Amino acid sequence: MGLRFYNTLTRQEEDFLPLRPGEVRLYTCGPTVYDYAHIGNFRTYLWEDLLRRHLEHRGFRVIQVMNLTDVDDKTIANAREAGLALEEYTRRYIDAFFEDLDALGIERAEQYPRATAHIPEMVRLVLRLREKGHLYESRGSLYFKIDTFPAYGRLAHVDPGTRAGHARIDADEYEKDDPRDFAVWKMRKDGEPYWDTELGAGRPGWHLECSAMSMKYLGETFDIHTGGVDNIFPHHENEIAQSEAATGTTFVRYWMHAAHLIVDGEKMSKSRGNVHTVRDLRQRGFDSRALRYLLLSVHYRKPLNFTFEGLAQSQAALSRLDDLAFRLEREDRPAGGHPELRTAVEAARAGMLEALDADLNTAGALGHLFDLVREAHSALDASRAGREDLKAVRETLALFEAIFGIRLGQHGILEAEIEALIKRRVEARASRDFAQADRIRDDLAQRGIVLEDTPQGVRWKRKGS
RNA sequence: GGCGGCGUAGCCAAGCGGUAAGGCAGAGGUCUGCAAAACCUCGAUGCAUCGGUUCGAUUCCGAUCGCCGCCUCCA
Repeated sequence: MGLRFYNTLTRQEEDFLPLRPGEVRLYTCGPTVYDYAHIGNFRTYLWEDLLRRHLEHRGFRVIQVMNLTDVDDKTIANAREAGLALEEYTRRYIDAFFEDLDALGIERAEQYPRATAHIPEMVRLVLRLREKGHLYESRGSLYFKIDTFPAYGRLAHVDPGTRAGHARIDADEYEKDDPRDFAVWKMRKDGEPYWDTELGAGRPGWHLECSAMSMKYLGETFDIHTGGVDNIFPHHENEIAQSEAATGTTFVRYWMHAAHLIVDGEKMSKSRGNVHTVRDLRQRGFDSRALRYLLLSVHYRKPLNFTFEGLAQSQAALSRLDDLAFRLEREDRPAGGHPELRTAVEAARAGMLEALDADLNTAGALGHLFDLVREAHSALDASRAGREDLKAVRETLALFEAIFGIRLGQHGILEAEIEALIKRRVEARASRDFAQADRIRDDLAQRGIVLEDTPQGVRWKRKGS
């Protein structure tokens, strides 16, 4: 069975078949660069990275685009408050964003278009819409008229016949014919950045950038568009309206959305003081691999409750994988293979991939992986493993590393001083001077180096946070 | 008010019609100079509650309770 994804549009899991065989065109809604992205944002980006990696592993060429929203109400307001030009201000957070992506081991997308660099494309899209009669002007701004697009509401399942709930009427909305109509072009305001265009002086509406940039890089119809659930309405609904009204064809074939992350059971918010950023957690000494593991280990469509206990549990789980990887690096066995271990490897491998094929069931995949961890240790302990088996187990761990984007095992170099201490301890043990050996072990433990004496010799690892 | 999601052992979390994966923590044991790691054994007659459908439901349907979210340019 092939890939299956849950499509928000149909509210069903569907077989995934890309438009062009062997190629997936993917648009992932990116950050608004007015502040550091928090771990909730990264839950979504990490899941998208997993999606990308799994598609790649399944042999697809992935063309991913992630936008950077560098002009909107918040970026403008914050830049002004900081006394910086918009571009100068957003540059800082764009740089920080990429640092965080690297820290979390997120693969780079093919394109990271910035909104401010695509004003002409957006203007062209607006002109098309105006030509087709989907827009009206009010006080210099241009609005999309919902009534002209009958399919409006299909994604979010809002009834086009009724008003969308009790949306509060703010000052802006007095200018609209219908409160659900949305701005595609906002007239210039004093003190705000603007562009002189055929549409007049002003700036683009938020939804516009994603339509214009996704279609520019991926075509008028592309395969997958992702984001957080909060984007379903109105952002993605409006994108569909704008794009399809302009092109007359299907905009996106599969819509996928990640559920939110909460912290200690509560919504993350500045006022609650429970907003965590990647840099904060790293500064506090947490392994970013453990964070990645935690955020990936819960199915993306389920709410994830972030706690420090959960982070510690992820760190512990990861240690277990590290330990096996470490053991496999060190051990060798006679050539050959044993059917039981080979069967376990195959079961784990197939189980992992099947789970991931089924709408990216990461928790299910991890279950299969840990089954193998136990089988592999057992086989090694009982000498029921040959060189070929070890290779097969290593390959399965490598599969995990590639798709989950987490490197396993002990990597790093010890300082000469620590290396010397380990050597002295080995000698002390050889001469049965256990008091000295324990002293050295305790000393190293203080420095975060844990020693284990194994039949294959001493092994060390850095203590996890 | 409208729309949506979630509720499985102490904690995290799969499964979603055929009799409850996996991880963490904990207990006992094997191994070890002692540890650590690893391995073995132990945990829900039970999947929020109450009804219904079914030969059979954690899985489907209905109601109720609790939590989270969107409807405000929040991933």
